[in-house]
Amino acid sequence: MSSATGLSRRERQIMDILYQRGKSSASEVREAMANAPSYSAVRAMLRVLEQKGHIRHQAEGMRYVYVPTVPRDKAKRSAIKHLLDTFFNDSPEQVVAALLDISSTRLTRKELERMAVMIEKAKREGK
Amino acid sequence: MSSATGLSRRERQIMDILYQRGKSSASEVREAMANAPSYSAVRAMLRVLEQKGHIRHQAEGMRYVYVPTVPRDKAKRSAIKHLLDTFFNDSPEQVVAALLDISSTRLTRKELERMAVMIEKAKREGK
DNA sequence: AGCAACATGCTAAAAACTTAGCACTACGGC
DNA sequence: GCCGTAGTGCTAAGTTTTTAGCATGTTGCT
Repeated sequence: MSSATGLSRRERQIMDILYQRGKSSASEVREAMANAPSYSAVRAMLRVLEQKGHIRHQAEGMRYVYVPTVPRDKAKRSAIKHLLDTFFNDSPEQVVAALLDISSTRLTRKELERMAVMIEKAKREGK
Repeated sequence: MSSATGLSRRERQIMDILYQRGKSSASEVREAMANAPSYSAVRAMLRVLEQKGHIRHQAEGMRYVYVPTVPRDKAKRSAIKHLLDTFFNDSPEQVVAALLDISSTRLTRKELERMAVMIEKAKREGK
């Protein structure tokens, strides 16, 4: 069976924010949301997410901060896999192409250099 | 304002399938779905998606085939951007790293070669 | 002590999503 | 011509999501 996140619209929105920021309090989450609903609403959703097992909270000072239960690194992989499957015919190569295309202006020579090095390394190892 | 897909769970599932397959009839969509609901349910969702403007249909023989209104290529970009933002601190470099890591076993020498070439090209052009 | 600011827990209603079912039309084989 | 299969349109109900509101607790000031 696949990942099939099974999250609702808002839930996913919140999960994305948590993954992006690492951890956040309810109000931080709310601030980061586009079209943010009420503070209560956000908290309610955090509660549900926690109950479903997607996040957990820890007390930090007086307030709670929430963090995803499945670690960023693992989620990252799933996300990439899903992207590969949905838009790129499972071709990593095409992803790189899109990546270069999209961010060509922002990429510095150094960054490109580092990518090249990674690929070289993969070549040697995969030999 | 961002992309903010605004789709529900099922709706996104369907959109993903449509992007992956290019175009599909209602029953094809249904077959491709994990935990597929009834055929009626799928059609209803397609109707809603169409009404919201995310897809449109065209008659093909006797039946309808559905296709996303925003072209795969554009959706692709949004998806990558979102991925970059959510999991990779907007660092294309890190995406490449993850990509190599994830699919190292499946990547042939040739594919790696082609990636290297693309990066070389970007270097020359971005000079 | 009393107040303001900010946090949580909970409940209940509104909105949205998801689903099944029925009525109907078109095609193909018997 | 009649029936089974494969489509479509629509509606209504069931479930989940999403939301706001209120009660309550804690910290820090004055």
